[in-house]
Amino acid sequence: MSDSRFDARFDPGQADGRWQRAWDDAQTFRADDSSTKPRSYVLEMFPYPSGRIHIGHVRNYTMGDVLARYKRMTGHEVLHPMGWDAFGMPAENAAMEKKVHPGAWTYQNIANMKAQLKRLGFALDWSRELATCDPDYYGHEQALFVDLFEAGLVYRKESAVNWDPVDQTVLANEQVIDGKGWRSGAPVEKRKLSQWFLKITDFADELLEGLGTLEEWPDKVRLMQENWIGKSSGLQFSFKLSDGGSLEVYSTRPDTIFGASFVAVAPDHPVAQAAAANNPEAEAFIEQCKRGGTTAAELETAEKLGFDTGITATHPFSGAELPVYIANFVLMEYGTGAVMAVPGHDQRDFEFATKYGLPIVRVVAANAAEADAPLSEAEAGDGILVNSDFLDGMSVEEAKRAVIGRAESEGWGQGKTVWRLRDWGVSRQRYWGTPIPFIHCSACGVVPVPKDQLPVVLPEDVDLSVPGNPLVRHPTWKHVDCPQCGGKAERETDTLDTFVDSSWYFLRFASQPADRPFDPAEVARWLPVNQYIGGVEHAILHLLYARFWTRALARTGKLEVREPFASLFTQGMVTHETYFREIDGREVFYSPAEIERTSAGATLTEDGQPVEIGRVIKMSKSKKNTVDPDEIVARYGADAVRWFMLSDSPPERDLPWSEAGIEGCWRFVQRLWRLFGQYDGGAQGEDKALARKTHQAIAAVGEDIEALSFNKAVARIYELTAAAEKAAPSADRSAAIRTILLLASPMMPHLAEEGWAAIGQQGLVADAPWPEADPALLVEDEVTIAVQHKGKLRDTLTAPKGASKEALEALALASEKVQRSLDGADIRKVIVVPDRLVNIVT
RNA sequence: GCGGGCGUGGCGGAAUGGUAGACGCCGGGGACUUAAAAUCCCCUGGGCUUUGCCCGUGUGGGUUCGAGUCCCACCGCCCGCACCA
Repeated sequence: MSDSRFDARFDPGQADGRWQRAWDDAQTFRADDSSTKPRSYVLEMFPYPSGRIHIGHVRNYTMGDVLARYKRMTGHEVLHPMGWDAFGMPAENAAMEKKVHPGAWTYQNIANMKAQLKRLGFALDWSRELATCDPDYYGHEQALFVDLFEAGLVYRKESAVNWDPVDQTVLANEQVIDGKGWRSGAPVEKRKLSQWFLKITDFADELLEGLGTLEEWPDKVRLMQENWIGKSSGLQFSFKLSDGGSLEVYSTRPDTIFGASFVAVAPDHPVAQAAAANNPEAEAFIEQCKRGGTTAAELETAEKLGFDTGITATHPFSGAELPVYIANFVLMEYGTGAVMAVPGHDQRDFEFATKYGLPIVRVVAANAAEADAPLSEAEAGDGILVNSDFLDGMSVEEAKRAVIGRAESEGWGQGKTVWRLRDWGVSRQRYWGTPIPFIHCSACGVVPVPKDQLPVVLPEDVDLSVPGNPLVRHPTWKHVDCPQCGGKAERETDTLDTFVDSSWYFLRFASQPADRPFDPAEVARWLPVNQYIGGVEHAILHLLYARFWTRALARTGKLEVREPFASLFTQGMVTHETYFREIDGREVFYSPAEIERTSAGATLTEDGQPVEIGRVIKMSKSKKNTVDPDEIVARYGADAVRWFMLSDSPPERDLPWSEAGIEGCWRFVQRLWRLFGQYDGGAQGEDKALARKTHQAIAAVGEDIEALSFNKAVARIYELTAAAEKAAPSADRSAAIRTILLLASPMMPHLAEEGWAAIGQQGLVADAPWPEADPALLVEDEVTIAVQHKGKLRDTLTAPKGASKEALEALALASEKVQRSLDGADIRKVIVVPDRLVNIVT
């Protein structure tokens, strides 16, 4: 049966745009706040408007889109919004390089990227679009920040920044390369500035406890957050110093106290500062530490260095005098900024002790006989205490309790819980961010901008060709009258970390009143987000800050929701082969567009000569292994690209882009189109086997989409397609074809709409209900049983489903192949797993 | 360095502790065609003495009737480390 409408190939060039307009015109994907249907909030992490969407965005948004469309088809009112994380450094860099205003650059990028997203046919509610750089958005953020200030969750303190002494500007960590400023090349210094902080540590316990309720988050992300929050219990105690002072240290291993051979303090610890005051060498050492990197990774990979202050600390039990060192690996931010160092059982201390010839004593061993076994590295494991006076023979846990008990009863220390989590520094000395809505008055101090004077809008007339924050240099902007006393005062010129912007955008999507950040009742109807999707790189910071911000608002009574994201999914990256040649000892990379790729190798189109095929890595501009979503959509249509994003690789893993892969997807689009052409609404007759496969596919694809296992759903659709193609015409075959169209529609919506209309169905397939699986057709009546002997497969048998163990055993023993394998051996045992296998043990 | 993850054919991957390699890509063979494209059919982990047998899920051990799956150790790669977003 052929149909003239299907004579031509499916042409995405004209079909894609037509259906995108049809959805727009019908407002198909607009979320109805007053709907009585069950709600589903599907959200992907919003993009930074860099100018072009990246293939990684396409993957991320395709996953969310399939889920959103599926949820609509299964009867949900779906909120699936999109917006722009629009503040940040790239806009300032562009302003410097291209002499464009950050705002103009950003809005142009948004326009470009929005058009790109539209061409992919995403089922988004664009009526809720927002950009964080819009005063309409950041003005509300300023109000929330003032609320948190009034709730006592905002404060100011001194904190170090990377200072470029040549450009006279603060640098982000990524702008510091090998300890030097990226533009000036000057050695970066640490400089202390008074900055704004949010009290995330007030919520450490809550954020940790809350992880337990996030059952639909990946375990790995929960574990990473747990480790980041880093709750530890230990002993804080005081050493008496030889100079008459005392020194508070914190240790999570008080059981190892008899193994302490020195004490180490951070370079910015008061004891170190005091040593520097009367010792030029100590001062020089501290200066050297300041020149090192600021990041934890740099500090911990750097060679362990120390400076002996000459001061000693008295061991609380043995009375031994331990040298006090200034050490570059001790962090002022954690605990008390000073540690008792136990080289035998801490690797950093071990390296340090080895370098400076300090004693390394074993105080934990597997058993008493091992007490004096030499240590070639620190042993952090469990065991019993040795060489430890009254602790000898105790377990690590018993010893911890014993030491804390003695310290508390003798009054020189106490058990203490310490968190690794530090308060969130939100000050940025930059222009393109949310102005912190405060005013500095010499009479009244730091005063919030009154709510009726918000938003504090960024000035437009700024000069970004000079390094440094233009808000500081601006002739008029910062000069204001104090809202309290009316006297002359100055605006705060720091702007907020962009992580603040992304800590509540999901609330604003759910509710957008003009006069307030959101309406709590409306938010409560949509939140928590049912499915949040984004990259693992956000596993800690963004997700923890968003959880904190939500809880902080809840504490101030602004919100009922405590955990914003009920279910989280972290998708993998899109990768691609790299192509390069070594020229003068340097690797020169070529983009895929410049390459002819065959199964044998790759050549450069320009000169026909071979190039080397490098590793498959994350797409990046510097390696030129990117592909442009627009180009591939223009070549293959949105549906083939979407299908490729979902096929093959499981969504949490990396997806290698390949030309052959997208070609295969294109062919499948056309194959489905031909199959739709075989649809005959009037076909008669049964095909029980195909009907069974159809209903099994309905059940499986639904489950796979719910589990976000798109690659498996895709495989199921391939299977059913192959079965339907082979089947003879029948009513069941037509039902199978119609079902395939529906099952594929969230993934290939344009093809599905075109096919839906062509087979004479009413309305949009986007509005059609998801097919229901008939439970009676899901079960097979025959199963294949594997028969093993000596742990190896010997035969497979067909048996009725639910056959008894005895029947299966008899069937297995009757097999000729099995008898040959047994070769008359005595049967010791037969294991039968019903409907699965028989294992004969001889 | 610390924390987290991943590792299965030529490639992407599938597999409630129970038939390893579903499904797709690449490749090979064939059909159709004047020819090509498109399409369709068959084959496709390795080896061997090929009615069948042996090997095989990063490496080395272990638990089990049975391990890709669980445990221990190691190797490699990837992500995060608080001012990139």
